[in-house]
Amino acid sequence: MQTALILQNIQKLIALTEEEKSFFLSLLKYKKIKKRQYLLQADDICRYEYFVLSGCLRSYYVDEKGQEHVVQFAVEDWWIGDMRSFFTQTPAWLNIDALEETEVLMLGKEAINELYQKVPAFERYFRIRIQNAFVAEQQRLAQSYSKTAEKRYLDFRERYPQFEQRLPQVQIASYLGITPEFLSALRAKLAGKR
Amino acid sequence: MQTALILQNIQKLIALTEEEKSFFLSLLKYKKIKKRQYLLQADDICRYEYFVLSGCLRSYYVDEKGQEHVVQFAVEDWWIGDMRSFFTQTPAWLNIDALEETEVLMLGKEAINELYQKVPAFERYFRIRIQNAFVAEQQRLAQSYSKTAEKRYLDFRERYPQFEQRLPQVQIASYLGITPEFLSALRAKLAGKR
DNA sequence: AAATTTTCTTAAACCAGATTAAGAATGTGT
DNA sequence: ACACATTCTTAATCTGGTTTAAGAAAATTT
Repeated sequence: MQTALILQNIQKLIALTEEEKSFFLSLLKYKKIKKRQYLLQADDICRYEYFVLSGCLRSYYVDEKGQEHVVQFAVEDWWIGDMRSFFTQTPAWLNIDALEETEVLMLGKEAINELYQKVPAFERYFRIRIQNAFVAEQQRLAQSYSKTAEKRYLDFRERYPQFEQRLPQVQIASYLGITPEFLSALRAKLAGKR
Repeated sequence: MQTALILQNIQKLIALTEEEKSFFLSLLKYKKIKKRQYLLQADDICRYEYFVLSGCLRSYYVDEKGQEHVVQFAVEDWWIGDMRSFFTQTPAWLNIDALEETEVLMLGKEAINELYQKVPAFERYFRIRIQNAFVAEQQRLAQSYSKTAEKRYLDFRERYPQFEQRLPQVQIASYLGITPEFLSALRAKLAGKR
């Protein structure tokens, strides 16, 4: 199990002793899944938060008309999960599946509670992490209200240049809240301009 | 200074001793502002998180075209602020002003750090609070992508029945991401239906 | 390398919601 | 009670993005 990545991620926000590190690592489980396999399906209970070691996951929900909407992508060094389901142990509204073969580390609900108790600094780590996620989400909502799809796509490309190549356009379109047809038309227009 | 409300709010999530309570209260400042006065203006640094004792605040940002977009309303028993600006002490993107005469309790950045140090349970309180805010924001974004304005308005009315009466329609429209004209038309249509 | 599935493109018809503009109703200060 | 600002309504026109449909290109499977 490769642990350097996750420890490094955590130590950007809090300091850990060797003991604390190995205690934390002892709480994690490892899993490898293939493309198109699921880590979570809607209406199940989300039992883990997932940290991606390699590969790429997405979370999405299905609306009343049966349409899929991508909520988040997670590549190496990112966490993903259904936070509400995980913390309240209620049925998930999100699905999480793999867009590539993916390796994850899993942190369960009891594990995280033990962690908070034995190493309170983790309370801080997760607070800061969620704080950042909240701010990002708030700004994404703001952009969806005040910017056109074209501007949002350009912003997306600038912010996540890796994703542009790595992800199918259908997924990007869904994340941006537009149809793949319209994204395709946008790309044609932008390519023509240059 | 009325303190029952905020203590009650906190004690729903964490337990406090009498000592901890009075230490916490000693960190707070009180302020009363009139309708249309500002607690924060964009590009200033957000120095406090605000807890509303009475009245009503809103946070909003101004987009490139000069249009205002309401991000949040805060009535009694709610917190409001510009989280990114507050935690990183960088210029705010939000404005916060009063829609009614409003009383707030203010918690500053140094105060909160002292609090985390002396009463670590507050780390937990704010983690849970932000966690809930994040989940709510995620779902608001999802709704903005998958539901029509009509559905969002109906959901809003159901979720915050108090707000319907209390807030001007322009503000509600802005919060929902639509124009006041369109909201007015929606209301006419819905009233006709019944 | 052929067959099948998945992904991407193009274009026409359509629609939810914006914009513009004008007037009506309500509130507020003097 | 009056004037003035703010809030709300109605209706015509316009637009960013959806829907539908069909085909082309690329990736996977056999």
